[in-house]
Parts: sequence; structure tokens; C-alpha cells
Amino acid sequence: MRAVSIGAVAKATGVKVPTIRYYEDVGLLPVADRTDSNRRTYDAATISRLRFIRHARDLGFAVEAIRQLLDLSDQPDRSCQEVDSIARLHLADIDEKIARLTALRAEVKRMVDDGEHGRVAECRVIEVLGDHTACLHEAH
Amino acid sequence: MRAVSIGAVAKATGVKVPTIRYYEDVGLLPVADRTDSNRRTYDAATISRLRFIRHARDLGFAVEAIRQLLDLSDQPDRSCQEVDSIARLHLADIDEKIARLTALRAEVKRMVDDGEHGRVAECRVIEVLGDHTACLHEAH
DNA sequence: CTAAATGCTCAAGCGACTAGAGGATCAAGT
DNA sequence: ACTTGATCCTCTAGTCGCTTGAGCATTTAG
Repeated sequence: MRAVSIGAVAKATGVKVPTIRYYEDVGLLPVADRTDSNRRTYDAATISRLRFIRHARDLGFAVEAIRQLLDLSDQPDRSCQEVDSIARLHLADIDEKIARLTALRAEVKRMVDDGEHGRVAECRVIEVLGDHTACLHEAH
Repeated sequence: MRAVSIGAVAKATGVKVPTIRYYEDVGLLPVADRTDSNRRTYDAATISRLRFIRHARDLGFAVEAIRQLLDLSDQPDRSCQEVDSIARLHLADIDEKIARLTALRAEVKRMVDDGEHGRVAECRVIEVLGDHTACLHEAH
């Protein structure tokens, strides 16, 4: 299972073929090895990396943040302070995202539950994300 | 505190002035009332709505998904099945996002903790989001 | 009553893809 | 061996969701 094609990687990860090439262009993926006929080939590590990128993007992380997280992973022996400050920053961001998603989840769930017993009484989706969590996020 | 300017709304929500106008253009915000001199004015409801949009975008929801969630909120007396199916869809998505964020959080946390006792031993950020949760997400 | 701040519109730019044209190469069946 | 369809390549252009800037009007603070 060594050195698979870009199409196989696309199937394995759910990332479209042109997007994989794009990630290579912008340096999120290493420049791929090529066959004699100039086709890209990939190994398991790149597939994992790609899956990570996909999920992280899906979760709303900017490409730059992903680049930093990947760098942490690429150079596990970097200085403590550096890793620590970058990681802590993302940790705070992740915690905030989880808090907001949990609040949103509760509200959408309530709407679903209400829906089963007739009609939706009130929808507070806006309030739950809009105001409730505003205090977590003063200066951005 | 009735009818504030676009700049005040921008300050209150952290959404930039041109972005607010953009949201009006694409229909996420209602067309704003204007003063005699053609300036937009906003009320509290729009500010909440805007905060919701901002947080939801931040969490990686597509504009179309946000539009649907806002519609649920706008028309709380729609048919049960409709609300239910839309909400359930988003609920599943939200649950997945929470699961992935929680996994990522644990790994980044571990890196921070390791960092305090010397150097970062291993970084498994990629594995944690890349493979661990792949099974939750076969067909997208 | 000015001068800085804020607002308006419109047009262009940017980040992160996405789609399409045009052409080479591979893999499978006959 | 040959063809035909899938997959690959590069390159250009388009889309989405903003962001920036030009040029001009209005408001507000000193």
C-alpha cells in the first residue's frame, strides 16, 4: 500500500483532487513525489496530514492556524515557550468553540424536542449564540 | 437606545462595517431602515442576529446553514417535519464538530502539559483529528 | 464654523477553493 | 496490439465570503 495516486487519496480523505494540489501549492502539504510520467504519489503520512487539514478547516480554523498546528507536529522538539504559547492560544480558541457549539446544540436540540410535541414554541437560536457567549469574546 | 448607527453596531458586535452592509446585500440581515440622510439604523434585534451570524461563521457554519437556522428562528410556527429535519441535520453536524474539537483539545492540552516538563515528546495532533474521527464521517 | 469622524456607493482585491479547457497517460477489455 | 474510458497533468478563470480603497456627503466635537 505504498505510493498511491492523487485520486485514491481524494477518495480516502474526501478532499477533492484540485484541492489536494492546491494544498501542495500553498505549502500545507509537502511537494509530492512524482512517477516517471509526472503523476503525484502519496504515502500514508500525507493522507493523515490531509485528513487533519480537512477536519480542521471544517471546524473553522484558518489555514494559518492549521499551518501552526502542523508545525508543532512536524517539529516536536522545538523550544518549550514557543510550543506552549502557540498551543495555549489555540487551546483557548478551541475551548471557546466548544462552549459555543454546546450552547447552540442545546438550543437546536430543544427545538427538535419541542417539534415532536406539536409546533416549535419559541426559537432562541439567536440568543443562545448571540448574547450568551458575547462576554467570552470582548476584544477580538 | 433605539436606532443606532452602523458604526455603533460594528463596535457592539465586532463585525466590521462593510461586512454588515455585505450581510444586508446577501439577505442575512433585513434591509436596514435609513435616516433622512440615507444612513442605516439598527435596533437590538438586528444586533443579536448579527452576533449570531458572526459566531456561527466563526464556528465554520456555511452561510446557507446559518440562513436555515435563522429561518427556523424567524418562523417558529413552521411545520414540525420541516423544522425537525433541518434541525436534526444541524444537530448531527454540531455533535460531530464538538467531538472533533474535544479530541483536538485533549491533544493540544497534552502538548502544553508535556511542554512544562521539558520538551514536547511526541505530537499526535494529526492522528487525533485525522484518523480518530474519520469513521464518524465516511460519506460527506 | 471648521475639521475629523463617520457614513454612503461602487469597484477592485484577496483567501480558499472549484470548475473547465486541452492534452498526456494508464488500465481493462477484446 | 488496440482502443476507449478513466485518471492524470497544467493553466486559466470563476465563486464565495468578505476586505480594502476611492471619491463624495453628512455629522459631530472642539
